[in-house]
Amino acid sequence: MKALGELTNLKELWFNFDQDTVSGSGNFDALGVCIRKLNNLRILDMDSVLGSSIYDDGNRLGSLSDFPPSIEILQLRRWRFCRVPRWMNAALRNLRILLLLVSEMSTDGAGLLGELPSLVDLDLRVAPGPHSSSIPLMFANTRSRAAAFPSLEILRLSVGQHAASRLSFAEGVMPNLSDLILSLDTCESTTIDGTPTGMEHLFSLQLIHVLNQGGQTERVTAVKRAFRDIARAHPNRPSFEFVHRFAVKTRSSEVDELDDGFQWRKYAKKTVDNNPNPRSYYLCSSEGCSVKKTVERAPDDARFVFTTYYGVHDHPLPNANPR
DNA sequence: CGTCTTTGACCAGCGC
DNA sequence: GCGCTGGTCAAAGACG
Ligand SMILES: [Zn+2]
Repeated sequence: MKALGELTNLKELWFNFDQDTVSGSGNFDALGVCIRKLNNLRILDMDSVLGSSIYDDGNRLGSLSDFPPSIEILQLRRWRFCRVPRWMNAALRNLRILLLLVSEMSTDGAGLLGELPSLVDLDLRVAPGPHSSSIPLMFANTRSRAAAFPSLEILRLSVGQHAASRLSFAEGVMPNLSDLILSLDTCESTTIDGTPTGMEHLFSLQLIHVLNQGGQTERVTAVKRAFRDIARAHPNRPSFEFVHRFAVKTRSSEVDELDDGFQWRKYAKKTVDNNPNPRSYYLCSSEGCSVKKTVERAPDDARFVFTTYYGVHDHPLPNANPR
């Protein structure tokens, strides 16, 4: 780890950490110090085989005073900051692509990211935690005359469902944004309560894509309509895509398909990457209904079954099996 | 036979 | 533009 800091000519670093890296004392503390010395670093891609993310409470990478300004692509997967680190600011004038996980996202954090002059593609994932619910997240220009996110073309924003209505875009922000890809994630006890505001200020917008995950199915059509109305009201008439998805994990020893009360027609079966077990594809048997589901056993523990539903039924639940 | 599953072909999207 | 991947189609197979 220490030697890493001496590779000052290093341009690209793919860092894949595992359980040993995590438990090795001081590894991550040293990491930040080393990375700071890599003055020619253009790409840093951190990933992990671990299921959950590392939490950076601000004392690891979060505590750096600065970062190599040569960086162009920074993708910190499975690394969750408590908030946007201070060093992610205008000094990173070459940064084009950024993937960032934070626990809390405030208007201040958005202000920092907005200063990045060359940022084209931002993938920002905010943990759907309860504390983030009350915090408004506004993308706005700071006191300076320059537009925030001047180069941004693609924004992939993942927030808890309850945060959707607290999102806003101020006038003049993201003047080049063409694709807005929103992921609204399931969060405990709350469901989606509205749509973001100010999207009409994004005057380069060409695409609005919404992925609604979980939540109350009764609300889904209303939510979809609300977003669609925003798209229609927008002067650009951006194209609009809406996907509702709902995933469940069950434990079942025998049959894969769980009895959810609906009737399904199996139409395909495939092996997919990272899972020795096949995935089965089903379509709702009700005439005209286009709800689909996929079913597969967990890659690591075949006792568990993942079922993922896509869409909302256009008909009531058929009568349950009499027994 | 009728019905449901399996399976390779096909296709579209995306990253290199 | 090419190759890989995941999703879908539809012909063929299994089962009663
Ligand atoms: Zn249905």
